[in-house]
This record gives sequence, C-alpha cells and structure tokens, in this order.
Amino acid sequence: MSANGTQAIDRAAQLLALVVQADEPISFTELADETGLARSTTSRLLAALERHHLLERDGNGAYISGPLFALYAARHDPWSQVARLAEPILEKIGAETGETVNLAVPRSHTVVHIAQVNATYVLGARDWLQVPVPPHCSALGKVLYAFGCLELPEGALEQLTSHSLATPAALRSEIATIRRRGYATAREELEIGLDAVAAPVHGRDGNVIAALGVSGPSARLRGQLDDVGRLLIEHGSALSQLLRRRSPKEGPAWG
Amino acid sequence: MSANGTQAIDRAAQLLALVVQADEPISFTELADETGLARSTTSRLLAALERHHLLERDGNGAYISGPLFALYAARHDPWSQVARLAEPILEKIGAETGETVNLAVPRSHTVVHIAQVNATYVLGARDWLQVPVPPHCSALGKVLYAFGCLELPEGALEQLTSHSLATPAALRSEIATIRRRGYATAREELEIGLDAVAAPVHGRDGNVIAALGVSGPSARLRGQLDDVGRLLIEHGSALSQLLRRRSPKEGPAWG
DNA sequence: ACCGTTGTTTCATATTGTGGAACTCGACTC
DNA sequence: GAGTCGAGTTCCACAATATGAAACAACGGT
Repeated sequence: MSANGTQAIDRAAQLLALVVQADEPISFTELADETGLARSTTSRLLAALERHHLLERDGNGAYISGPLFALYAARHDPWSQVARLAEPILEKIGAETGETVNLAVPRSHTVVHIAQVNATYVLGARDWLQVPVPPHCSALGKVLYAFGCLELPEGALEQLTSHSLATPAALRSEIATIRRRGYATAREELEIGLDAVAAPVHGRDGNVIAALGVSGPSARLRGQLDDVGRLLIEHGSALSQLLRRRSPKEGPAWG
Repeated sequence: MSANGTQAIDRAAQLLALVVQADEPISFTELADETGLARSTTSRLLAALERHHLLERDGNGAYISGPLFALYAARHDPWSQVARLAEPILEKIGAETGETVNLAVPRSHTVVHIAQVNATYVLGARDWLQVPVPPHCSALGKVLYAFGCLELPEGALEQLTSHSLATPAALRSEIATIRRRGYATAREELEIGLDAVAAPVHGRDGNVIAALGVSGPSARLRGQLDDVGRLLIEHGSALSQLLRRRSPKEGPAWG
C-alpha cells in the first residue's frame, strides 16, 4: 500500500479519504485518533489540504469535502455537460442574431436556463441562468410543453402581462401550432417589450430534452421571429446531433 | 499561499488541482512542465496520488480525476440523497409486509428504481435497481403518471401480459381512480403472478417527485392490496416530510 | 479561578523528500 | 535488426523538509 518518499502525502490522502467517505462532517480529534497521527502533524496536514481547497470547515470547525470536489461534481453533472457542448452553438447564434441566446431544461413544472450567451446590443435580457420561469410565458417553456417535457397545467394560468396566455385551452392550441412549424414564440408574454423564439433539442434517445431560444426587445425582434425560428430549428438539430455523438456513457437522467 | 512543512503536499495538491480542473486528461509531461517540478518528483507524487485513488490513468496513460471524486459525486447526486434518506422507511415497510419494497423516479418516459429492500420471503421480486420499466405496467409508474411526473403516452400501449392496460383511455380512467384514493395497483400487468401497490412521495416544493411501492406474488398480495396501499400512503407522506426537512439546499433537479 | 478539552505554533532533530543521473521501455527510422 | 529518440520510472547521496514533544492559546464547564 505504501511506497518510498511519500509519507506526508500518504498521511494527507488518508485524512482526505476519511473526510470524503464520511457521511457527516468529521472533527479534528476524530481524524487525529482515527489515523493515529500526532496532533501537530494532523493540524499541519489538514491546514495544507484546506489551503488547497481539498477540504473545508463547516460552522463548527469540523471538516468536510472542499470546493475542488464540488467543482468536479458540477463538471460531471449531465446538464452541465450538455451546457458545455452547447456553448459554441449558442455563441454562433449570438453572433448571427446579436441577441441573448439561452438553453433551457424542464425542472419541477418550471423552466430553468442552463446556458446563456449575452446580446451584443447594450439592451438585452438579464442573466437568466438558474432562474426558474413560468413555462407558459416563455418560448422555451412552450417548446418543452409542446414536446412532452412538461406536464400541462390545468387551472387558470398566471398572467404576467396582458399578453400572457390565460387558459390551458389557449396553451393547447398554441402547442398544436408549435408542433406543426417546429418553433415557439412569446410576444411580450413574460414581460412587456420582450419577445422570444425557441426550438427543441433532442437527446440521445430522440426525446426532446431541452430548448434553445433567443430573446430580445420586441422593437428589434418582432419583425424577424419567423426567420430566427427557422435559424433555431437548424441549430437545435445541430446540437441534437452533437449530443447524439458525444454524450456521456449510458443515458443519464435526461428528460 | 504556502506555509511551512508541507512542500510535498503543496506540490501534490497543485498536480491534483491541474488534473481535476482540466477538461481533458493530462499527460505526465504536461503536468511536469506546468508545475516546473523535476520529472522524478512528479512521478513519485503522481504515483502516490494514484495509489490513494485521487487520480487514475486512462488507456493512454494520461491522468484524470480518480475514484474518490466519483464517489463524492455519487454521494451528492440528489437522487442518491433521497434514496439514502428513504432507506430506513423502506426497511420498515419491508419488515411490516415481508415483501420487496422499491422507491422509483421518472426518467425519460420510463420508471427507474433507485432504492430497494428485498422480501423476507424466498419468493420475491428480483433486483430492479436502475432497470427502466414501462410505467403503464407498474404501480410505481402509474403513480408518477397520475401526479404529473410523466407525460401520458399517446399511441397504443405495449402489452406485457394479457392484463396490461392496452389504451391511453384505460390508463386515464385508472389515473382518475389513483388520484382519488391516493395509491396505485398493478395486478399481473408487468408479469404474470406479480402484483404491486404504490403511493406518491412529495418533494420540498410539494410536487410529486417519486413513488414508493411494494411488489410480490399475487398469491400473497392480491387479498391485501388495499391495506398495503393505505400503509404506503402513510409511509409515503412520512418520507415526504423527511425530505421537506432534510433535503439539500435549494431545489435540485427534482421532478 | 482552576481544570480539562481542543487545536495551533515552535523548534531541535533525523527522517523524509529531493533531483540529477542512470535505467527501462516502446516507437520510429534507416 | 541495430540505432536513436522521447517518455517515464527507479536509484541514491545529500540536505532540506516533515516530524512530534512540548509549550502555547482559546474555550467551556464548574
């Protein structure tokens, strides 16, 4: 198990393994006892591990896994991987349209944005990353409704502006249109003055797993919703193909 | 940045950080160059890190994050956390009924089982963990349909046995029953001789995120489906409350 | 004010890690 | 098949580095 010239590392790794494998935070004393190391040594080693973000301490001074582990986990989350693969495509759409581009996925009856490229114009959408939005007011959300990623709501719909869809019936009728032409629009339905377009992205198994969309001021976007829609369908299927090739082994929790 | 008595650890941590933060595997030489360490030193340090499962090598000998990071990620996956919290409750249901108990979540138009406690009887269900199952043949799946976790299918349904639900209409009518009484049953619909019962589990935001169910031979279970159903509703809401208290910060990708 | 518990810093010591050089292994060339 | 290069590992004399006892600091209990 142990080799030459690495006593310090062996001991540090042992401490690290104890902390990471433990379900609960571990105290200094537990670690020192468990490893049988001198308290002074334990202290120095733990401080070094903490300095390098391999460990950190909770409010009570007990040790827990550090930010480097969190970073690893974030990097290996299936959605981040999709987001990273999508990044260059979003960039391209951003360059072609000048507007804010988003990639969104369904989560718990809402839509959340997992990747964004900002408008080249000064006037553009805010940073939507991780912010949940009512799907019926969002082009991205309507796409997810239309392709069966989100359960349709039943009661009256929340009216965020006077243009928001008000009833499930209106939503259903719009969904039919979206399915037919392949992209969704939202005209000042989330916020006055804000228009958006979106198209679906398919996962490895063919089901729709995400939506790709552009949003910007109605003043600029209103006239070209259809053109941008066609653009998004193209880029959306390009992204789908990319995912089909280079997606993580097996099917993760998509859809 | 650096302190006394930890040169070796500082250097090792530097190597580790480079590997973890990199998107791609990194070769020995890149690491030695990047850190400016002697090749002999680099070799010893990397070997130690690998020995302790902090790093590993891919097919080409390049370094990537090791199993300890994967373990961390698995531990912090929202569903594993749910599964771990649920474990004692499954045990209790297993003890009370003697049958196989499962916790299942929706994934990509199927149901997957994320936790299981086996029957105390010899005759019991196989290990279903991670195996996807057609939802319309499963009590767990029907619960997820009934509470809006899965999009209803449209075409004809796959007939796994002569008792399987055949049409979306039949499914919809059964869903109405399930919503009313709070639990779902499946009588030899997945496999001849196998009955099952299931009830919903709610996440922190109140939406249904999982289903809790019992399955076993029709010969034993058929007479007590309703009793077990009521039992599951109780335990299901106990689990829901547990999740409401002790679930990870913010809402993860549930539902 | 006293003690016990927990954690950090100091410092003399020799154990431990270091890096140059020698070595091994495989791939490529002629 | 001998010769050459590049990548990586092992050896070993040396001293720089990590070590642990003990002193110190910071609490909390009684």
